[in-house]
Amino acid sequence: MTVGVRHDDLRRRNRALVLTALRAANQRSRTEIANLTGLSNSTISAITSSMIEEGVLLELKGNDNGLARRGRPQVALALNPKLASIVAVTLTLDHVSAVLIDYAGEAVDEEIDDLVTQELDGQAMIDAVVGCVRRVVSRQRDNGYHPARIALAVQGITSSDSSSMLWSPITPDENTRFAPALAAAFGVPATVENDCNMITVALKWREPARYREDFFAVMLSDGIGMGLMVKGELFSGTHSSGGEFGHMIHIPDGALCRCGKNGCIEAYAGNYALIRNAAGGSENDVPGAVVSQTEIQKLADAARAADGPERAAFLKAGRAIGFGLGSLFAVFDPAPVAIVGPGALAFDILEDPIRDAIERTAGGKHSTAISFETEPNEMPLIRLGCAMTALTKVDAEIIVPGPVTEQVLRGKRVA
Amino acid sequence: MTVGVRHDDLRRRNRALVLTALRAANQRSRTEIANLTGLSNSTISAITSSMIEEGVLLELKGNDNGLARRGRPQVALALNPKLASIVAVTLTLDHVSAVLIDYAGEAVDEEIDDLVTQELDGQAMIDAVVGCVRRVVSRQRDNGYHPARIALAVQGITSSDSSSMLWSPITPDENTRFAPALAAAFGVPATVENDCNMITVALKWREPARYREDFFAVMLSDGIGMGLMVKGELFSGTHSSGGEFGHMIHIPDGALCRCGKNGCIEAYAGNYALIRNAAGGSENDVPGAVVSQTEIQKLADAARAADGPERAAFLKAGRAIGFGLGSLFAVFDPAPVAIVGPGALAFDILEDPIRDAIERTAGGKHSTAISFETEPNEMPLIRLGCAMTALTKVDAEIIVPGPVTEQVLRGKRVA
DNA sequence: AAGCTTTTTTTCGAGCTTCGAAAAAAATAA
DNA sequence: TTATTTTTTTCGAAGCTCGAAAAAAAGCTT
Repeated sequence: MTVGVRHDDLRRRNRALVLTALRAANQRSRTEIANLTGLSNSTISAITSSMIEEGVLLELKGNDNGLARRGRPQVALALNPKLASIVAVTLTLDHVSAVLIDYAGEAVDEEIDDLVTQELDGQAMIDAVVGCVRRVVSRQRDNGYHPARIALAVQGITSSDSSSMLWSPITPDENTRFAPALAAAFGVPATVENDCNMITVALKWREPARYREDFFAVMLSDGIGMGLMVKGELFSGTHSSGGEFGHMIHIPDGALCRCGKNGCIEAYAGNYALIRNAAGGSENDVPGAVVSQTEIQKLADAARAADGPERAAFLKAGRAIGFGLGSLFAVFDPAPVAIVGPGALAFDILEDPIRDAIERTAGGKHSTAISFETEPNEMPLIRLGCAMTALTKVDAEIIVPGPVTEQVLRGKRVA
Repeated sequence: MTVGVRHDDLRRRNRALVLTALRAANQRSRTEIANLTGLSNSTISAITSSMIEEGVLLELKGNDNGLARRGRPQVALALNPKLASIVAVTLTLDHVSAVLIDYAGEAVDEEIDDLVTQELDGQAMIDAVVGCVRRVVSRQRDNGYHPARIALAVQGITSSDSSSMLWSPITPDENTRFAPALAAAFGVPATVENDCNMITVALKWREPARYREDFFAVMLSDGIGMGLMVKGELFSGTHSSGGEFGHMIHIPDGALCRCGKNGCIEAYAGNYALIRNAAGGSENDVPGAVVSQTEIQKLADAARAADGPERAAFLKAGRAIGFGLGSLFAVFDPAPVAIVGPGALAFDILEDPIRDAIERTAGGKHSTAISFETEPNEMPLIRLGCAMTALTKVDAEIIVPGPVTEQVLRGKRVA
């Protein structure tokens, strides 16, 4: 049963509101915050003054925003970038990158390493990630940055406790427990997140007008991923990262999928499926290795140029995605869809078959109203999502009233 | 942005906790409530004494529970059944029933009417429902019951604002706006709810141990319905009642469905599909009228007796349901499933093909751990769900501190 | 340049709420 | 009848938000 609301919870919640208001736009006056939160000016004054004293917020004085109005000018408040920092790590095929980000959300420094993910076992992969993080952290230690958290985004299925990468197409190893390793190496909490989920979180921060309460992000790449925002919250599975759209069944007992089952959407729309179908292979050919994006671009160009096997492959892919979305819409109701990742570059060939398929499903009522927006470059979104996920977790510790302890800022010591 | 927490919200929330604790089990002492909610004894004492004064709660004195223990005996508190009442209405094929239920959740009186739903237009159906409610309400008026709310459960798709039945298999009419009509006739708020959603709500109240945070209820009847409980909350669509599991696509461009599209799960597993397949008809034969349950029982008996077209029809149905659940599990992660409705009587024939199909999907990992429980009689569940939905809405108005007004008890006057 | 106007921010007292400790109440056990 | 045990109420302390009033900090006016 939900626990009772005590008296200090009240202050904590209202502190959280103030922080959220400033996360969404880092410069706001007390009056703006009062209007946004619905709290009184006196309350905001009390909360912000203690947060300034704690070093969480800064007053940005002499910040003439050009508009010279009558009356006492508003003083902009901002998150204190020096309060804390986090590291957002992204592990993709053959690359790992670690970005050090300050409390205000600005990137401070970045380290990018190359590696051959397909050939590394779990421990080697962990070592590579830890090394990458260590380099950027060491470089900035003398500048006063001591990360309070680490968030790692990976392509693949992650555990619901955010500790482990259960499976990923970029490596043969399974159940790689990145989070405990990172936590041990740096003495701060670490989480492993699914890349599509991070993209979904990022879209809401970046375009709150378009991506608000309910929307889906479909990632078209080697595999087909998805992130779902439902009623303003990231929808994640109860055991795993969930949202395995690519493994909904398109054709029962159909084409062989990378996951070992048959007929998954991915087995028609993933990169390997496009290659397989364009080459005229059997649907049961074992999926090939991860292919380069240029190869897919060549395929798309061929599909655009003439009505050959390449175009047929893209039609099959669009059809699989469309029927999948139609099924999804039956359960969730239609919502805006963001098409993210390299596959978005071929969306011109995919859109018609997708819309045609959706229209053949009951979930596709008002299908013309369903909007698609494409965003080929997924990396900045993954990073933003990772950063905001980690920063809001730092926020959650900071809203507890009282002086901000070293424990919070450098993360609770983790065994 | 979420609005700030004010001071009186605090009391309201804690009053809500007390009410919820009593709804789950109608007799609890102050000490039990304090332990359950995590609030202090003094707070519970303050809250309950004002609620007793307002007439919301009753002290059940002289309630020796047999156990004679040392110390001051606990005094059981209970919801005051006379405080308010609601009407739970259920509209199904050829029947409408209205149950008057007191504030403690006990049924007081019931009215059941026969009608021929297939031949009635929207207005006639509204009249029949209003008439049924009017009879039970009139009968109990002199006993002091003045319902504060009406909740109507219907088979079919309802609007997300709970005002209208958008589509139902029991009548050709569309978009029947029951809620405004009931509200106008009785001067109290009324809602229209989807039957599967009510079953899902009911399961959580009736078996909280088994059906807690995440589970699905699949209703096997003329059509295939579903209710989803996700993270402890009823999952409903953003536009409609959502959860249209029966209209997820099983076979793209496959068998003709009642909804006019092709290949829906329902077009293989609904009663009409069983009849169509057992009779050896074409998959594109126009779905027949709603069939009686005895006819389906005959089909099931034939399927059990010999390996003929009847058994093949059930295999196809199970296969469709299984692949559908597998797709659902890919997105939501596996969860317990309750099989509700008359189709549960044939679950012995369905279970094997369902499990076989799930195992062929990526969503079916750990498929042996997925539990199915059957419950052929859906009516009591629909009613319980309806009653609890309406009563918790009454609760929501009662938790506002202050004297309980006539407005709340007899419902806010609705235009 | 001094006073006036306008707008933002802080201060202050009132009114709630929850909590812990102590007291009161209501039973059984000795 | 008295002691013990358990539940419930009472009471004072502390914390929070709010509205009103005061203070602060600018531009506008004469």
